[in-house]
Parts: sequence; C-alpha cells; structure tokens
Amino acid sequence: MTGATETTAESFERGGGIAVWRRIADAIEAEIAAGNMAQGDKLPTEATLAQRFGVNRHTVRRALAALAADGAVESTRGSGTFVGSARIPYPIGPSTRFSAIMTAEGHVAGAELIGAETVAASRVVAEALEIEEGAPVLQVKLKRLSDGMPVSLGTSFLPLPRFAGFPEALRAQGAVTPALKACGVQDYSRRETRISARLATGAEAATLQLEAERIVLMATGLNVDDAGVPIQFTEALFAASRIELVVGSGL
Amino acid sequence: MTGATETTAESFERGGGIAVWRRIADAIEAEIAAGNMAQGDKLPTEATLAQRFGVNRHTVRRALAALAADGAVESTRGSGTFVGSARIPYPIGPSTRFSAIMTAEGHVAGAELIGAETVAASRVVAEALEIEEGAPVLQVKLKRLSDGMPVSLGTSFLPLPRFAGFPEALRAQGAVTPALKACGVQDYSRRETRISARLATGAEAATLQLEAERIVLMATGLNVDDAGVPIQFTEALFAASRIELVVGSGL
DNA sequence: GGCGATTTGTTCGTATGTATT
DNA sequence: CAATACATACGAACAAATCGC
Repeated sequence: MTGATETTAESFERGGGIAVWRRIADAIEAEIAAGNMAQGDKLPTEATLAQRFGVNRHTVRRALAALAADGAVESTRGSGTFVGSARIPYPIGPSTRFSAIMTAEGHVAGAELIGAETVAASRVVAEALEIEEGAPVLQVKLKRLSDGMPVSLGTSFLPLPRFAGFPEALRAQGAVTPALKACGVQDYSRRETRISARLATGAEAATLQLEAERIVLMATGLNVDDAGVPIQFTEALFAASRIELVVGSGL
Repeated sequence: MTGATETTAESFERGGGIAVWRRIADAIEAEIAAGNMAQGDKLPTEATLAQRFGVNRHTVRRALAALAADGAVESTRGSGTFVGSARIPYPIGPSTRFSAIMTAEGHVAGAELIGAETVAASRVVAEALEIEEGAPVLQVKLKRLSDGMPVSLGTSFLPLPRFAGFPEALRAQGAVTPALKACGVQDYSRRETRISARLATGAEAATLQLEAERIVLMATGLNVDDAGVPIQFTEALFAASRIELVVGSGL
C-alpha cells in the first residue's frame, strides 16, 4: 500500500471538539471514497491502525464499528477488516415481485417459511386490512434468499378465513405469488409503502446472517387484490449493506 | 463469587451465544414496546442499569447506543436517557415538494443555502444529467428546516450554464420550486429515487443537529423538466429517527 | 447566579473468548 | 497446533453538560 496519503497521528489528538474515533472513521471513509482502496481490499489490522493513528485499539474499533454498520467495511473474526461491496438495487413499486426481481438481476431467488400462526389483529394491522381489531389473522414469517444469501426478512398478516390455506400453498410452491393464486388471488398490487431505517435486533441479525449492530431498511406496506380488497399487510426488513431500494423508474 | 446477582427476570451471564449487550438492548426495547414507558420518559441512569443487569457500565452503554442509533431512546449528557418520539411521514413521489409537504402537515418550512459552487461533473452525475463527464455543474448544498428543526440535508447538481442564476434565485425566493421557475423551469418531476441507509458522518450529524452515530436515510434521485430534460441530480439525507419515507398512496 | 453533585461521553488499560489462517 | 485478528467485557479516570440547591 502507498504511504503517500497516510494521515499522521498529529491531527488526532484528544480533546479537540470532535471525538477522535469519529475523525478516524471519517478519515478511513475518505480514504475509501478517494478510490485508494477497492472493493474487498483488506484494511490494516486494528492494532496497526491504532498505532498509526496513535490511539488505543478501542478507539479504532469504535471507528470501524461505525463504518461496518452501513456496510462501508466488513469485519471477519480471525481474518480481518475489508472494504465492503456495492448494494443490489431492489425496485419498490405497485407490482413488486421478489422472485421476478431477482431472476431479472440474474440471481436465484428462494423463500423459506419460518413460521405461520393465527394471531389477533393489532390496531395497526386491523386498520390496514380493514377488519375488526382483534379479529383472527394469519401471521406468516418468511426469509427471502438470493443465491442462498438471506436478503430480506418478512412478516405478513393475511385475513382469515380467506387465506387459511396460504402456508401450505407457500410451502408447496416456494414463492408468494403462486401461493396467493392458489388462494384465489389472480393478481395483486402494492398500495402504499413506508420506509424507515433502524438497527437490527439480535434475532433479526441472526436470521439475516448479519453481524451485530447492522442497519436494516424496513418497508411496511399493504397489498390489495384486483378488486382493491386488502389481502396482505407486510413488513420487510432488508440489510442496508446489501440492498438499495429503488422507487419509480417507469414501473 | 457471583452468588447474589439477583436482578431481573433473566440472568445476563457472559459467554452464552448472544452478546450480553445485545440481550440487554433487546430487553430494554421490549420494555418500551410493552408500553411500560411512554414517549419522553426518563430511563434509569447507566450506573443503575449496570447494577441491575449485573454488568459493567460499558456494556449498558453499548446497548443504549444501539437503541439510540435509530431513535428508540435519546441520551443527553448531564441529563439522562429518554424514550424517543415518533417519526414524521415524508411522501416521496413524482412530484415531491418539500415546502408543500411540510405546509400540508402543519409545519413551517424553510430552506437554508449552505453553499453553491461550480465543480466538474463526476461519472455518476454526468450520466444522470446526460452531459459529458467533467463538464461544469453547479453544486448546491442546502438544509431544509421544519419549524426551525433541521429535517434534511441536500446536495444537488445542476447543469451549467442553464442554472447559473439558481443560487441567487434560491437566496431570494427561499424555496427550490420558485427558484427553478426563475431559471425557466415551469414544472418538473422526479424520475427515479434510490433509497439507502447508513450512518451520518461527523459533518452531516453536526448539520442535522444529530448526536454521533445516528442513522440517516439517503434518497438520491433525478428531477426532469416538463420536456423530460434532466435538470437536477439530488441527494437528500434524512434523520431516520425523525422521518419515515412514504411511497405511493395515490401520489 | 454560582457551585457542587449527577449523568452521560470519551479514552486508555487489561483480560479473555473465538474464529481464521 | 500455534499464531493472528477480531469480539466482548471489566475497571479506572477524566471531560463535559446539566440540574438542583
């Protein structure tokens, strides 16, 4: 590596307004953005960086953790820390079909049913599905895979008794659209999507095969059938380091 | 010697699969979700929580930091840690007008020009604006306010010489739409929006009046005039703790 | 308004666990 | 198996902001 643009310890002294770990994080990020490091390149070890910046290893770790949260870098225990990879575009629109999207991008799509159970509709779910609060709804959790790598973690609520046969159909078909068709839904579309971002909980991180403290994009929305009747209230989590949501673009 | 670490329901012993700080974070989040604590309520002090969970204060801080990143809690030095507040919906669509949105929601909108300078178009910008790479473009940075509180931080690129008078018009008008009109753009619309999430850099956090290490939603997009000619490549940052993006819904 | 106690923020030091090479 | 490298946790000290008296 070139030591030409190396930042010296001089500028990272303690007690200068902005925290040292943040200045280090920005410095490393700038280094990557400047194109000095390519995707997948290995960063110096934490110990090396600590020595280079003249700080404790904790301080470097704090900086690296901030960069790892959004995928700028990826750390692997025992191996090292590496420059992260680009995000896969994921179109969001009136007709969003996971399998179709991934196939079009050249990936192998898959869906794995994690669980299905009957629960009482919460206020939010009931309002969206236009049913009574407390009415029985089917809660389905599924993991979506692209080339075997978990991409999203979805929780859906479907009204009963209309979709009582959905879990079995999903298990049999392996994708949502044909399973809905088996329940008599010829076509469906997305009415509204709300997008927010937060950190993954422990269970979510484990399911998505994410390291700790990673950012997820949360897209909640309502699907309606061709008659405009709400059929599915969904909440999908995407690893922000792997996915970029795309809105519009002629869809 | 660890005999009498009575504490709460669960024991948070070391070395059991999932990290202690994560289990504590999930426990506190569950506590909030259960409705035991309302918006703005003060959490116990870090020292108290550390004692209660039988861990070091660092471990509690790690858990609280995870919750603070997405706004579940908010910490203030010298004061304490409090339960965070709800997010404001922000519609994204073909015709997104900040001032109109905020006024409709009952807020007072404002835009503050941070900087305007002529730069050479990068590959990404050039491609979007359909101009030559390296051609001069106007880079405008502005901060959008709602009721005086910073909501978003935007960077726009506009082709020259068409929009040479834009900064002056923006300064005079105080909003983007009339400023564009002054440059001869009768109407414009959004062609595509890409949404991702990451952590704010030091400078961004400062401008948005965010604490360190907070999550931001990044929406990049292209605006075209009524003739379909690209006029503005924009990148807007939103504090994920304050904003929720809304796509669709009859817009 | 001043001042000390409280509370969160940052950094260093140390030790140990665990996965990779 | 040993060395390397990241992950987690504890302890100590001090800085900086706030709050109550």
